[in-house]
Amino acid sequence: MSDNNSTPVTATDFIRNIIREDLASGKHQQIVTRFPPEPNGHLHIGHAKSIHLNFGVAKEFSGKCFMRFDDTNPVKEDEQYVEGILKDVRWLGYDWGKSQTHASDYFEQLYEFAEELIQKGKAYVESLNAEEIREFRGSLTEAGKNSPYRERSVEENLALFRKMREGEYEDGSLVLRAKIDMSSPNINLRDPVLYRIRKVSHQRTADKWCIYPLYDFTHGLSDSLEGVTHSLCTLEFEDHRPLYNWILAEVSAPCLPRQIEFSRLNLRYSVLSKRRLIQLVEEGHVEGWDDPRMLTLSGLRRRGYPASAVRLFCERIGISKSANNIEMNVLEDCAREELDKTAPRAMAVLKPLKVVITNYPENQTEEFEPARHPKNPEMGTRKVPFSREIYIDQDDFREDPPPKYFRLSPGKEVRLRYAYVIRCDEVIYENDKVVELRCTYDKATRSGAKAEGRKVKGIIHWVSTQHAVTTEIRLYDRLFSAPNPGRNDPEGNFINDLNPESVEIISDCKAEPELSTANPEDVFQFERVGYFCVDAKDSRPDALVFNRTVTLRDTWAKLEQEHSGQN
RNA sequence: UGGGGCGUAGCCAAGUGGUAAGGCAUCGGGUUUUGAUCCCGUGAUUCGCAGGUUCGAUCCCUGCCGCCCCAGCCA
Repeated sequence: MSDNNSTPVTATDFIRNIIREDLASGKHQQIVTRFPPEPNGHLHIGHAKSIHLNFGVAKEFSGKCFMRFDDTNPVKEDEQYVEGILKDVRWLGYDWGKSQTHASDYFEQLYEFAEELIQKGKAYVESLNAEEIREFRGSLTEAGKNSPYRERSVEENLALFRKMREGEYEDGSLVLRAKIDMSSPNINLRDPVLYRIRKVSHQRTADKWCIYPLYDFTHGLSDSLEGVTHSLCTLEFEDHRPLYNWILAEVSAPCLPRQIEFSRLNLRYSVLSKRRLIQLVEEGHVEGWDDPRMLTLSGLRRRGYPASAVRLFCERIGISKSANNIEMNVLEDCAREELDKTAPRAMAVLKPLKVVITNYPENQTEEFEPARHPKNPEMGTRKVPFSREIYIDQDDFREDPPPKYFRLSPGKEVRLRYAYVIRCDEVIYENDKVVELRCTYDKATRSGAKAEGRKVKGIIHWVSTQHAVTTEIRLYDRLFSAPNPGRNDPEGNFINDLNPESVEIISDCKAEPELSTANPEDVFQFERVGYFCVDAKDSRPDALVFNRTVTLRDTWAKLEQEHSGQN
C-alpha cells in the first residue's frame, strides 16, 4: 500500500495467531517473511494471495519481507520474467525496499553447505541415472532400496562433487543426494537429490556454475540466510517440511525458520496453474499473459481492476488450510466496491438507437452539468450537451414491454438522466427492425426543476448524436463456462470448457464528449451499465478502446431472467 | 491398500470443554434522477457420520466416510 500508516491487525487466521504467539513469547523480536516466485512465468491472483499474506503480515507486525527470486533452474527461467514480476508486485502496492534477493546470490554458500553435508557423511554422489534412481525409490506403498553408491567414502564424495563443480562430468551423469532413509514412508526423505549437473548458462550467474541446487536444498537455506522467521508456503509442500527441517539441522545454518503451509487459491470458472496459463497463451486462446480475461495481475490490471480491489479480495477470502473454491462474484464484487468509490461517472451507449425529439428546436443545444460522482463532490462536474437527436441503448426500449419494465416503450415515458422526461410517440422501422424513435419532451421536467405529479419510474442514459464520441468497447466475461474447467473431461482437458462468449467487441459505441480526453487505464462508471477502463495497449486518443471491467449489479436482468426461466 | 493434510450455512471463514464471530451470496424492506450505491432486517437447535468420556463436546477419545497432496536430476 502506498500509505505509510500501519495497517491495523484485524485479520485473524492461524498464521497470524502463530506469529502473535511467537512475538508475545519473545521467540522473535521481529518477524521476517519472503515472497519467493520462480522467474518462469507471470504472477496471477493466486500469487496475490501469497504476496498479500507475506508482505501484509510483515507490515502489520512491523517486520520485513524479502522479495526473493527462486532461480535455481536456469533451463526453465528467464530474466524477462523478473521485471514483469517486480512490476506486478509493485502495482499490487508492495515495497520490498532493498530486500530484493535471488537464490542464486547464495550459490557459493549453498555449495559450502553441501560440502559440509558430505563431510558429515550426510550426502553422497550418486552414479545411478535418473531412471535407476526412480526405480530404487520404491513406490507409495513399497520402501525404496539403497543405492550401491550410497556408501562411498567422504573423500571420494568430496572429490567427485568438486569435479562436478569443475565441469568434468556430463549433464545427468551424477547428482548429489542427501543420505536420509530409503525406506521412509515420506518419499521426500528417500535420499532426495540436492544438486544436478546442468551445463547451461544461468540468467544471473552466467557460466560460473554447471551444477545447480534443487528447491528442497535451496529454499530452507535461503530462508535461513535471510533470517526468515516464518516461511509461508502452500499445502503441497507440507510433505517437504521434514526435509526442510532436516537440512537446516544438519548444516550450520544461521537460524531455523518455521515453515507453515496454507491452502492455495481456487476460483470457480477459472484456471490458475502456471502450466494451464501457459497453455492458454501458447495455444492462442487468449492474446497473451495480459489478456483482460486472464486472472494474471497484468490481465486484471488491463481489465481495469484497481490494485485495491485485488487486495480487498485477498482480505475477503482469508487464509486457512482447507480446500476452497471461491465464487467468481467475490472477485467481481471487490472491483465494484472499489470502483464505486473512485470511478468518475459518464454516459455511454453501447448499442445505439436513434431518438428524435420532435418538439425540441432543430438547432438548439443545451448543456447539463452533472457531478462526476454522486457522493464525492470534490471530483467536480462535467458538461453533457443535449440536442434534438440523441442515442439511447437498444436495451432501454421494448416494443412489447414485459411486466415491470420501467424503460421506454410506445406511448410510455422515461426520464433521460440529468435531462428531460420524454414520451415515445412513434417507432420507425426499416425491414421490420426498429431504427428510430420519435419522441416528445416535456420542458417543465428539466433536471433540477420541480415537476410535481411527474413520477417517472424509469431513468435511462443517452448521448447527443452530434456531440458523441465513437468508441470501441470490449465486453469481457469469464473465460470459462464451467465452474471447474476440465473437471468433467476424462483427460482433464480444460480447453473444451472455454467460454465462447468471453469477449464481445462492439465498435460503434457512443460516449459523452467528456470521455474524449480519457487516458490509458482511466476507469469510468458508464452509468447504469458497468465499469470500463481505457485499454492500455490498443486505445488511441482518436480511437478510444474501453474494456469492461465488470457490470453493475443488475437486479432487473435477474428479475427478467427469472421470469423467462419460468416460461 | 504407505505417508501427509482437510471436512463449521450456497461460497469463504473465526471459534472454544459451557451452549456457533464476520464477510460474500440469497431473500425481504427503506432511501435514491444510475433497476447502481447506501441503510435496515434475514439463515446453523447445529459444526462429515457413528459411538464413547463428561453435569455439559463443534472443541477430548475411538471407529468410519468423503475430498486433496506426494513416487521430477520442477518449484
